[in-house]
Amino acid sequence: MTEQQAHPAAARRSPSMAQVAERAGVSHQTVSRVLNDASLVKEETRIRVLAAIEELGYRRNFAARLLATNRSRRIGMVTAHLALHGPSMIALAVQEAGQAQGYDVSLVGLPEFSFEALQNAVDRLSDQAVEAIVVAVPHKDSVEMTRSLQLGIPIVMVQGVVAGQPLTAGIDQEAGARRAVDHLLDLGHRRVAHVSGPSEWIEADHRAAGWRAAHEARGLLPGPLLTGDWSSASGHAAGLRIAQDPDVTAVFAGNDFMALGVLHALHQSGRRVPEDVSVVGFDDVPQAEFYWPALTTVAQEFSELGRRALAVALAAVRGDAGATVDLIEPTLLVRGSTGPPAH
Amino acid sequence: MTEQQAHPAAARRSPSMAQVAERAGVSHQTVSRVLNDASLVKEETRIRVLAAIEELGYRRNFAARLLATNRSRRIGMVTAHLALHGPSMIALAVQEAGQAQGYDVSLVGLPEFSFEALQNAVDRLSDQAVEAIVVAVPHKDSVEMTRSLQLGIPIVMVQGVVAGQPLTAGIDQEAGARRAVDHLLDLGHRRVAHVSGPSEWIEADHRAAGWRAAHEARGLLPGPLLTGDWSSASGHAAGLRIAQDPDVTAVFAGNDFMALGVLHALHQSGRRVPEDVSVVGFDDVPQAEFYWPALTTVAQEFSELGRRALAVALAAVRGDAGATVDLIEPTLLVRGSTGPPAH
DNA sequence: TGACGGAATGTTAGCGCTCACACTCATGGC
DNA sequence: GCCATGAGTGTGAGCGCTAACATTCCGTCA
Repeated sequence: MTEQQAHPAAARRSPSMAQVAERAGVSHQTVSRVLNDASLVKEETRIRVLAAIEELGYRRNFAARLLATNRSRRIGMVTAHLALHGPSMIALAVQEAGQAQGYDVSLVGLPEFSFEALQNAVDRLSDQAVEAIVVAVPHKDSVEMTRSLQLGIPIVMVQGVVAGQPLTAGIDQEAGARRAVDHLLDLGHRRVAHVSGPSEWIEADHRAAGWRAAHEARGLLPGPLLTGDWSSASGHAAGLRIAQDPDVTAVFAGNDFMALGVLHALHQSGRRVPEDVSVVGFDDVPQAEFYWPALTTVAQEFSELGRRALAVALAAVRGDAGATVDLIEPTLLVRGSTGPPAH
Repeated sequence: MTEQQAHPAAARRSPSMAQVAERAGVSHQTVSRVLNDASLVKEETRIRVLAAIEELGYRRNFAARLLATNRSRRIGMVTAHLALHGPSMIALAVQEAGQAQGYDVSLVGLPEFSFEALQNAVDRLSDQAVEAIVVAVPHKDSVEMTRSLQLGIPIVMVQGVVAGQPLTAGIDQEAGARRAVDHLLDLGHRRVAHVSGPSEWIEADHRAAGWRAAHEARGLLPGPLLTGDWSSASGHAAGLRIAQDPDVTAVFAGNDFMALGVLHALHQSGRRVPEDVSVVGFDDVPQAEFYWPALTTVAQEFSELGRRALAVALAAVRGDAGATVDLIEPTLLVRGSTGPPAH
């Protein structure tokens, strides 16, 4: 009674397997069999049991099942920066891939990046008896940090990874960046500025590496490197500086949001895009096509990434921890924000 | 099949309360007391138990606890359209609010809108023994549909709600729209076009109602009404039509993404913003300030909404199902995309 | 000294399910 | 007629925890 008052939630228990069994005139085990492996039950009994289930509105109790089997059909996902395009798309993709495989996905966000926070997030997921964890934390130390956690279940990394590692899935950031910068150099630009993401992000590093490599492959010197924080505001600040340098005819921004800021700054400064300056972004957010001018950018297949990450995770759950998948190749989308240099 | 063999995940069970008890030389119940209500245990024993917990790396088994108590400290959330700004912000906000209160939040997305899909989503959450469900599904019928579900736990609606209803939390969409349109009329515009969201969305209706009411309050006739689907592409299509109508000097778009499309179309058509046409959006996405020109828009406090929704849900769990909260008032942010009409 | 009472701890019985095994019948081969 | 066979079903234990009640301990007071 006292408990009832404090927590009405605990009051009403839904019908149990035993009640279904009684109603159908069978044992609870037969009900269980109907639910798990119907082939062992006579058709006639099966129908009777299903009818009883229907009438009672019975649903199998997840907690009891989990307690008995120790298998949750749930996988965990640790993520940070859900406000950014990439991370949120990845979270969504893993969730969907899980759904397709009959797995629930528990998402836990990292309020800030630290070993304690990561530990904490992973602990919370362990409490939910997840069978594997997908970590999408793009910070420099996260890979090493995650490896050092040493818990009993597989952990799959999906950001800041390199090809061929086990228990990872990823997109080839460097290749994407190269593609973007090559496009600009192909157009005739000799020097491409780069507005990079913050230095703690591996992704930012990889994209900058691609930018540098594209120049070096042609014996060119990369243009000025400015560092932003993925926000349009930081892109805007960088853009104002770039606008003052008449030598810069092309900019590769680390993501579309920063590219938008760059575009804004160039307009403000009276520089035309793409006549005076070409701009390329990264991510292909759904709005990029409607920036002014439409933004040339690099598209990543996040849902494919989600599927691969989940496949690797489930393979590891099944004991095949060595499975590796290739990095996914991004695609360049050429739109109105890029063109040949003026003279 | 022989499912057990295929899943080593079930093999390793982590240490149990009984093992901790043995190591500490107490009964399992004492361990339980240390974990739940430490005040009943002698300090000395408590320390011994905590040491044993630490040494064994013990973590309380969630399933067993849930099975015994029937209280999950988890609330569910049903959402659709995670790719849109509003819905995803709300999901994030509820998650954060839950975290702050020691509740986990399970998110399940609606692949499409139908009674079955809603039923299904709610069922999946019920399976997880959630104590309450927050539904953020903005479709016209969702309120009524949700009410008709009749399951044993509280359901809180957060979209498409009106003031004063129990078990709801919301933002005053109509007031926000009025504020936006009043701003344009105050500037001297006589007729404001509206690019609305799709007609199945209550939000779209409410915003259109505000747009209409603002005109009527001044005895003006509302400008043309165009219907989009929240995407920039639909805004772009609407914008192209608007651009051809020289009478239209101001546009109120149902969200920022569509506003971006409108801006793009106006630029393409050679119409200047705000000199020829003023544009207002809705949402204040983080990039709105860097659209060209910076977008005047209406900001909604999603995290406040998340907090209120959770507060209502938890109140209902405690038995106080009648608690109501006010609608949240949005704020108008005036930026460069609006100005007085040309002549 | 012994009965008393509150603090500290132990014991037992579930929660609802699965698993391993036991059991009951028909059926069929010898 | 007997036992092996296997399909179909039932029984009991146990997963790890909490809740209710039972018990022990020990200082206190008449």
